[in-house]
Order: sequence, then C-alpha cells, then structure tokens
Amino acid sequence: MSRCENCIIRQLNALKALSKDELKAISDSKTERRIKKGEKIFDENESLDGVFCVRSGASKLSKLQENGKDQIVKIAGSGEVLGKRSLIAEEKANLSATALEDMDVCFIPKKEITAKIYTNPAFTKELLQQLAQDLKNSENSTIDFASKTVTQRLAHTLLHLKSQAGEDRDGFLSLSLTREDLASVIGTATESCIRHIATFKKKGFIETQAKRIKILDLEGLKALE
Amino acid sequence: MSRCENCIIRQLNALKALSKDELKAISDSKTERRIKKGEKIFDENESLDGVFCVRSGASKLSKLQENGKDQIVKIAGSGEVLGKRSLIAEEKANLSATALEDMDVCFIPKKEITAKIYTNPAFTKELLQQLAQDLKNSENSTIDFASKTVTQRLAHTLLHLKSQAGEDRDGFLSLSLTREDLASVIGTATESCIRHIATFKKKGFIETQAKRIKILDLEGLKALE
DNA sequence: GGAGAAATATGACAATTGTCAGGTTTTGGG
DNA sequence: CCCAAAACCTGACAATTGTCATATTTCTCC
Repeated sequence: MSRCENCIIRQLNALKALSKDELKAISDSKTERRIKKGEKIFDENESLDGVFCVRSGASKLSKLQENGKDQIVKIAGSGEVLGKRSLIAEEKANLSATALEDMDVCFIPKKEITAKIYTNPAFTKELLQQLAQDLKNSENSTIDFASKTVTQRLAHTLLHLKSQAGEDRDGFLSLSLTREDLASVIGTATESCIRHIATFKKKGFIETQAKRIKILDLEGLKALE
Repeated sequence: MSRCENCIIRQLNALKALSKDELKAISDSKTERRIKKGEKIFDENESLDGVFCVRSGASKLSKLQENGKDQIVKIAGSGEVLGKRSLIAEEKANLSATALEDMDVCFIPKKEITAKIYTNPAFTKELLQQLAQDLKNSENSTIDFASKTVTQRLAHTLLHLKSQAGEDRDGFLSLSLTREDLASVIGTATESCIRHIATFKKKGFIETQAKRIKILDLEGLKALE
C-alpha cells in the first residue's frame, strides 16, 4: 500500500501544499482503487463523498446529451483530482468520469479535504488557484468551440494530446482515443472527425496505424489551429 | 458616496461573507466609477490590481479572435465581481470587459481582497463556491457549443437573458444586445443569427421592435433548447 | 427634424458539417 | 488462432452555417 507522503503525484495538484502530518492522516483514510479501461469512476448526478486522485491512466469527463451521445469536456490524467469541483460546490457531480485506460486512483474522503480548507491557508490558496486555472481553461475551450472550425479544433486537440500525454517510443501519441471519443472531444460527428484525419494524413501532417496517431509535422498543425 | 456596508449588491456575491468592519475597510479604499456604454472596463492581458463590483448595468466578457471578431464568453450584470479570476490566479486578465449599458461599478484594490482570503474562512468558502459555480457554468456552456445547434443556442440564450436581466414593462427583454453581440454570445455569424430570429418571429415565439426582443411563447422556446 | 452612420434584414451561393448506408479493418476473448 | 463485435473508413447526399452583396430600417447627434 502506497503512502501519500511518498507519492510524487501530489506535486501536480493542490495536495502538495499539505504538511507531512496532514498527508499521513490522508494516507490513513484513503483507499486505493484500480479501475479497468471503460469503467466509470463516478456518474453525473452522483453524490460524491470524496475526491479521486489519479495516480496513473487517463480518464474522460463527459456529460450525456439528450440525443444519447456523450459530450466529452476534458481528458484528465495523472495528478488530476477528480470530483474537486463537486466537493467544493457541495453539489452532485456535473460530469461523469470514465477510464480511457486502466487506472490507479486514490479515493480521499471528503472530511479529510474540507477540514484542511479552513485550517491550511497554503492549501486553500492552491485550491483557489487550481479552480481559477480550470476556469480559464474552460472559458478558452468555450471560445474555441464558439469560433473555430473542426479542422482547427482537431489540430489543436492533437497538439494538446501530445503535450498532455506525450508520445511512445515510436512517436505515436501515448493516449489513443477512439475516433468516436476524439470526435466528442472536438465536438463533431465521428465521420467528420475521421474525414479530417484522412485529410491531415494526405497533407503529411500525421500518420496513423489503426487507431494510433503519430504527429509528423508539428509546425504544420500549429499553423492550422 | 455609497458605502459597502449599506450596499445591497454585495448580497449577490462573496462579499456578503464579510463583517461590518471588513466592509468598512473596503468601503474606505474603494473607488466608484461610472462607465459609459461601449467603454472598456479592462482589457485582456491587462494587469488588474483589484476587482470591479458591478452595481448596475450589464457588461460583456469577451476575447478578441485572430479573425478580428470578438468572442463573447459571458454577460455579467449587477452583483458580479469582474476580475476575480485574474486576482486569484495572479495572472493578467484572460478576457476583456466592455459595458453594454451605462454602468456603475466599484473598484476594490487587490490587497483588500487578498488579505481576507486567509483570515476570513467564510469569505474563502464563498469565493471557492463562486469559482466552482463559474466553472460548472463554463463547462456546461462548452457542452452547449460542442453539441447544440444554433437554433437551440439562440432559444437558450433568449431564455437566459430573460431570467438574467428580466423584461421591461412592455415585456421586452431589458437587456437588448445588438444582433452582432447576440450572434457572438451564440457563437455564429451575425446573418445567421438574424435569420434564426426571423424564423422564431414567423413561428410566433418572439416579436421584435427594432433591436428589442419580446418573448411570446416561453414554452415554445423551452421545447427548442 | 434631417443627414449620415450604424444596425438590421434578405437574397444568392459556397463551404462546412451531419446523416445514413455500406463496406473494411482491427480488436479482444475463448 | 479464430471469430464475432467493435471500430474504422468511404461515398452520397441533406442540412446547416458562413460569406458577400445589397437593401432597408433605426439610431445618433448636430
């Protein structure tokens, strides 16, 4: 069983502001969970009594639409704390979280977090700043959807996936989404997404091998977004 | 000169968590500003050393796009605290704020706010919850742009304007945006927006008088969104 | 109140995106 | 390794949205 005090992942989120003793308390009350690809971590409208700290693996945060399609809002990988917003707002989850790969997450009960918000100013500051960043990212994402074309959003998303999840030793994006999920991230129909990918291939910007994508011309993609 | 202690507007935002003494301190250091329709309150990339509490009048928060168009992210009216996100993130403004009507705002210097974040837990909690709400709204807005049609977004925006700003005695929306601004809120071309408005008129959902819009069939619009 | 500017409106057409239908390839479990 | 299911891909066409050109109406301010 791993200990929060020794976990490097916490450097990536607000938990880094906690003292060794505080981390020990969290460590004692947390539970580790292994989540298989495709499993849900939590569902929209679910009451969460804690947060999930992602140790490894990527997840998607999405919301089911009336037409039955799942609209992805964000891809969240290691270091992210899922359920943070719901915990702070004291509301049910607005989005559901689903594993895109096998994941290791730690569940930290609500009381461990809320207690510290009012007693550890450094932690509070981190939380506020994290929310402020999330808000900026979300606003910028809204702007992209409102004013950019599918081509631009695809280029942007591929570049984002490269910097967020990285590449494997063959140069392919480490996180390969299905075309359906990629289309949802971009906010378009699966077929439309596939066609734009085909265009990018023809233009030499990318190369694919089954669902995997390799970026060949970074500058070319940057010029598009 | 009005005093924060007596200002009812603060009930609408995180400032409501402050004590009378804290409000007095803020009141002494704040400056009131009257902003004319069309004027900018602050610009994107500007360093803000405080926040603007809106007493009256509506504003738009927007970001200039490469194509020269302004993408509106949000309409902010009385009670809203503009610049909050930048102050917390300790960053330059991500969006610019422009008056849509004549406005009265109070400028509150940064230090008045930051000091209280770590000393008044109730205020901190309000701030966190406000950011969490903003984040949820922004995420839901992203979802709408990513998955809804222009018709749906227009219907939704009209209903939102009605509940946010209300109607005048003739039943017209109190806040009348130009078609260009309305199009930007919706994320479409001005002409497209105008055409959808014409369609709504033909169907009896709304009525217009110059730029002003009156909602005739609330249920009809709700069914569309 | 009138002139000029700005905003609103409409037509015609192009470009983009969505949908449906059908194929092919890939994947994962036994 | 094989087979069924899932994912991927393509074509054909429809629907939506964007663009440009040009009226018409409304607003502004002198």
